[in-house]
Amino acid sequence: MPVSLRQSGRLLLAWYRRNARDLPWRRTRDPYAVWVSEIMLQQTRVEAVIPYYERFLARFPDVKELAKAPEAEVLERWAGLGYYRRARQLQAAAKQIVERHGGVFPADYESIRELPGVGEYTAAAIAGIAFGLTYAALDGNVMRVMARLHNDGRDIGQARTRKSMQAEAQRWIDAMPVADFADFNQATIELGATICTPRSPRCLGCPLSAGCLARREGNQGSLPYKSARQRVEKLDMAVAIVERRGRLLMRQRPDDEKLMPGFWELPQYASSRIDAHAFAALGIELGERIGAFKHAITFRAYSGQVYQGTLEGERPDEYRWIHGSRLVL
DNA sequence: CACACGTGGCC
DNA sequence: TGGCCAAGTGT
Repeated sequence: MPVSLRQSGRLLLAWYRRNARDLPWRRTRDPYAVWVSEIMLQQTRVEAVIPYYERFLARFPDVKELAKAPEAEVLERWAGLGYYRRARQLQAAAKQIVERHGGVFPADYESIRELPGVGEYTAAAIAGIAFGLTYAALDGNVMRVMARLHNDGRDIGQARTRKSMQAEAQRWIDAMPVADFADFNQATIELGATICTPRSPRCLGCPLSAGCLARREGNQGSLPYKSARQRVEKLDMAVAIVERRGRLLMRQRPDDEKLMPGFWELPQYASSRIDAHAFAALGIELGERIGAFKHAITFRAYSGQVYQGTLEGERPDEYRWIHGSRLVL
């Protein structure tokens, strides 16, 4: 027998109230703090976020402090978390809140959604947690829970699947009593994060297992379906450390570069083999190999070698000497 | 729509 | 150990 939306929602909420992890951002409904946590949690694990969240809130306790801080300091507190555009957009949004809303965090979905870095998911999450508004927050966890609950084999990479699941999630939250709105999104997410996990779901501890169609069919391990990702392309590259009086030879990538526009980089060359000629063209002679690194992004995996380099003659036009103290590692 | 964007954990 | 993934957004 299928379980009603309201009934499964009740079971889920009761489970959540007994089993929710005690996370720092759950101790507040301050929209600023909720917002910072949601941005940090995008594509990032809870355990990784916690120390960053604590340090960030200690240094920037409210919208105004964040808005007026030097960008370098914001990035410094973010260093190591990844997706650095999030940090820049967070501050841009703080400035937007100061300018358009007098420094008071906006309390309506549309204004929240207009903040840079805040998409559909994040706007719904903030609106629900901080303001008790009924917007279904659809993230990877919720899609997994729903796909399994309905034994839904559609590709969750497809926009139309997400749109349909968004509507289902909305019907679910709309079926709940007003008092439960603030917790409901989080309850589904928490279930996905701790019970209805991507691998080896713990169905025995799941409050929804009785009504879960995937479990009935034995499909819980193979849902949700995601179409195959593009094959990873492996690339070799080499970079040269060219040092002169404590400064490094670097160039800033043009703003119209497709990959990493505006980023500073060391003299480098990417190919299927190390090509000393590419460095020679810059007047750089390669010396001893002093290190190696790996870096993967989307479907490219770089394997890099680091060489000591010497510049013969003048620096190439595009390059500048950058003092080591200006590098944030 | 496909792709860029980081990092660490897991098997 | 390398491939895959994890609380998305912007272009």
